[in-house]
Amino acid sequence: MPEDPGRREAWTRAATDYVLREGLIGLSLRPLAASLGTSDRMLLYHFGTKDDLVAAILREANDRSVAYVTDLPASADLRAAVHDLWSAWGSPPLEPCTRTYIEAAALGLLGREPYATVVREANDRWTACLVTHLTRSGVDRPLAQRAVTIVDAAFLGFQLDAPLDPPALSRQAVADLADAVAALDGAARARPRR
Amino acid sequence: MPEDPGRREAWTRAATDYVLREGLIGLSLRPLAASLGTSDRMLLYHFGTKDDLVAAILREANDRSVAYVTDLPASADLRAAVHDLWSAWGSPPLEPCTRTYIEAAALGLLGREPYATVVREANDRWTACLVTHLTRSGVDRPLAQRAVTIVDAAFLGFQLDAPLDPPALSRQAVADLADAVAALDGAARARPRR
DNA sequence: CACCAACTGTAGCACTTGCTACACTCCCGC
DNA sequence: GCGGGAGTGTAGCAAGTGCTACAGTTGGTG
Repeated sequence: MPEDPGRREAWTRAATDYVLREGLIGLSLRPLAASLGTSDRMLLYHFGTKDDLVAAILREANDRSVAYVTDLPASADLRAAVHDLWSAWGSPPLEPCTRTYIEAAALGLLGREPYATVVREANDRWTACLVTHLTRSGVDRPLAQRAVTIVDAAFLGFQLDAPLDPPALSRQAVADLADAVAALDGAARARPRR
Repeated sequence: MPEDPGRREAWTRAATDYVLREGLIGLSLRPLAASLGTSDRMLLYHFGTKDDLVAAILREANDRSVAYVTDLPASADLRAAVHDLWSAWGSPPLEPCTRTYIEAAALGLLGREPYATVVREANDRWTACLVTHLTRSGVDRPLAQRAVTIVDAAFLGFQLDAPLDPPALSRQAVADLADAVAALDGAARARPRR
């Protein structure tokens, strides 16, 4: 077992880049190792197992997503936040991360490990950070939580079908989603206990 | 090449059952063939290629989903339709189909064939059939199309995170989604050209 | 009967997978 | 110098992948 974690961390970052580029689902050790300038033998020596490597990669991708959204400037209000979050979602630093999250979640759909566990952790941190963005944008916390549940799900669905659709369609869809979620605010005020 | 399409169709149905049960992502010919009482040799003889088999399976799953929703009784209104569609979505006949759709879409995210193409076709038929359900429920067509874009995406997202969350959370989320989408109606009336 | 095409079982190919046994080099403490 | 553990290259294993070559075995047609 290795002593120095430096190499391991550097490889984790590089391996994450590779997965964000090439996809998670067909991932295999030898091509990944080649792109890092090493051998599968080395990866297994330093990470122990392919599953451990994958878990590290997914955590790294999750870290990057969370860091990116955390550094986002606050939006004007809930409606604007939906638009801002969507344009962040499709931006080059974030899009591969969410795509990889989808791949991991799909792999974990039937309970396969390590995907199911890591995806659960990632999702918790991710939604918490989206909620924080909404509260920073002036949305009060209970509404923010409910809005994030819907917006996050809808964005994942948009992305799943995004390769299929013209961008105009998703632009309209995001506008509708922003309107719809903003309406939750009024509804909450009108009948606070539902 | 085969002559009698009967065996092929029967195998397509049985193979679809297998994939709905075992998942699409790790699918391999030998275990599938064994569960059908044949050999990989036979599957390849009758389907030509694994990709062709997969395409047939995905079309069959899509057919089943569409048939199920088509046979659904009309809902009272848009809000009720969201609830009805969600309980259909989670029902035993439909849930494995949508799960498999997610797996196929994840596999197609990077443009891999045959997934990307088949998923596109499936998605077109699927959304069309959801729109039809909404119009049968008294929603006028333009609104129905926009609502389906959001509801379908959100449901996919809910399902991706469903293994992680307590059911109470998604129940609240679906109620919110129904409210939010129903609000689109009022917004559309208030300012018809957006 | 012979013939031909559809069909199927056996065996195997070439390749990839995660992982490991073994030998070797290095560097640090004695 | 020397022992020992961390680290690394080479080679390989057992299993599994999609797919195929080959040798049949049917069943219907001339």
